[in-house]
Amino acid sequence: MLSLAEENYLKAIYHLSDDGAKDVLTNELADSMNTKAASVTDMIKKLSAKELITYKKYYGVNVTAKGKGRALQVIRKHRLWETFLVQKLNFTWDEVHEIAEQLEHIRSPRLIEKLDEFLGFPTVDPHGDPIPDGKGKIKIKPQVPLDQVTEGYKGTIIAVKDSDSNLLKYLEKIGAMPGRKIQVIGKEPYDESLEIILENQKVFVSKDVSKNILVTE
Amino acid sequence: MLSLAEENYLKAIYHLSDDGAKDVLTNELADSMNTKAASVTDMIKKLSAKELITYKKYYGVNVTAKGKGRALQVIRKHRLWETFLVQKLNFTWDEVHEIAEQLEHIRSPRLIEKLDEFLGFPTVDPHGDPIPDGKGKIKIKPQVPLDQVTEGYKGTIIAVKDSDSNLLKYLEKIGAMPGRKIQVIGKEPYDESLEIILENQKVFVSKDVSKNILVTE
DNA sequence: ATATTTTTTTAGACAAGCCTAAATTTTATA
DNA sequence: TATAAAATTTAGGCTTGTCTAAAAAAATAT
Repeated sequence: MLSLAEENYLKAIYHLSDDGAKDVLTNELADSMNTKAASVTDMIKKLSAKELITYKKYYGVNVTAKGKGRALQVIRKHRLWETFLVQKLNFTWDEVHEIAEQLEHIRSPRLIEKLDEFLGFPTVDPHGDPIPDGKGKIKIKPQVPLDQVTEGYKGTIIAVKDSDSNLLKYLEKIGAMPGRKIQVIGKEPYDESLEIILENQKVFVSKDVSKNILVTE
Repeated sequence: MLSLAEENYLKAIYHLSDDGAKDVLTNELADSMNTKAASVTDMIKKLSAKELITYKKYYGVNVTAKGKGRALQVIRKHRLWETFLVQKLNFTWDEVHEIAEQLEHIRSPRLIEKLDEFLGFPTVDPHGDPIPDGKGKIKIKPQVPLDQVTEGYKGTIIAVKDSDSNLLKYLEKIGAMPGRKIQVIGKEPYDESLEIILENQKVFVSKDVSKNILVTE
């Protein structure tokens, strides 16, 4: 059984590694966990001893198959709770992340099964992120960050990367939510800001924003 | 802000003291927390320093007004979550206690307000226990344990004291749930077992059971 | 009233998870 | 390639919450 801290580290490693695609450095992890590098090294050793991550001194860590499975279970719980908070308790999508960070650690397989059923087996959370199934399987749609598309692009918003409350409030204001149609009219070479159409309205968004919007390919 | 352990101790002290009516001894608390007396003494000192409990060495502890308020907030959360689990997720009343023990520590005042609203502002939980309001106020109905009533008693079940899963399953089987009408036909002098009528059915219950059933006066 | 038993407290230790400061290894630069 | 800078690890320490063993206080029995 994993402690709360262990679950949080594992989840962070999973996310930072892009589903295991690249190794995660100690300082990266320290930043993302709001802790110090020395503390990270301590925890890394514990997770490594439990064979949840691979660890090569000075060269970073990554999740093992076992570790990835555990991380996905936590992510599943997080996303189901976020869905519950928005769909059933009428929270807005910018309010739910912090609460779900707590709820994701509740231990009860039956609870998650029942919650999943209560919500009608949702496949994505309020931010458009896919919800892993009970076995940790995720269905990922082909997607690309909005800052990578070319002028003239037409597609649909799939998800939003960052869960920062201010970003989400802003995106809601301009209508940039998962499921919405989106077009790119122009791209400013100087700062890579985009002129886009959302809900028949022209809007300008900076690169800082556009890189957090994931759209269909 | 209180730690998880502190909240649990405070809640235990509140319950064992009967809402502050009597002092709680170190060993009592150790038993109820499944821990050792020495550990209890340590924690008692911390809670006492925070003025959440009064502590007289060797003579036990009790909640202060501040401590009682905190305990009631935790109890409010516990009972709201139990209600959610039974009413919305279709858990049976014998399954919810353990899960609510975890959920009661989630920190988010907004979450509890919204949950309360979602549930339609319930006043009692699935075991018949009253749910404190946002300010910690409880409405307690006059009640008495079933083992204290005399032959011929007629009334209604208000609540069940123990949350032991086996007891609850048994009570459900014989129809002894909050809200049900109940009559006492006879009391056996030797072991104080009772012959009762529930749902037009005669049943015998031992004193161990009857003392856990709270009925109208 | 004194001795024995029970209860409670104190003393000292340990694991988890964090920290700072120092040492080490890797990377970047001259 | 030698050296400086940056990243990482190690060493040692702190807090929380737990434990065991010993000491002290209270309750009980003789």
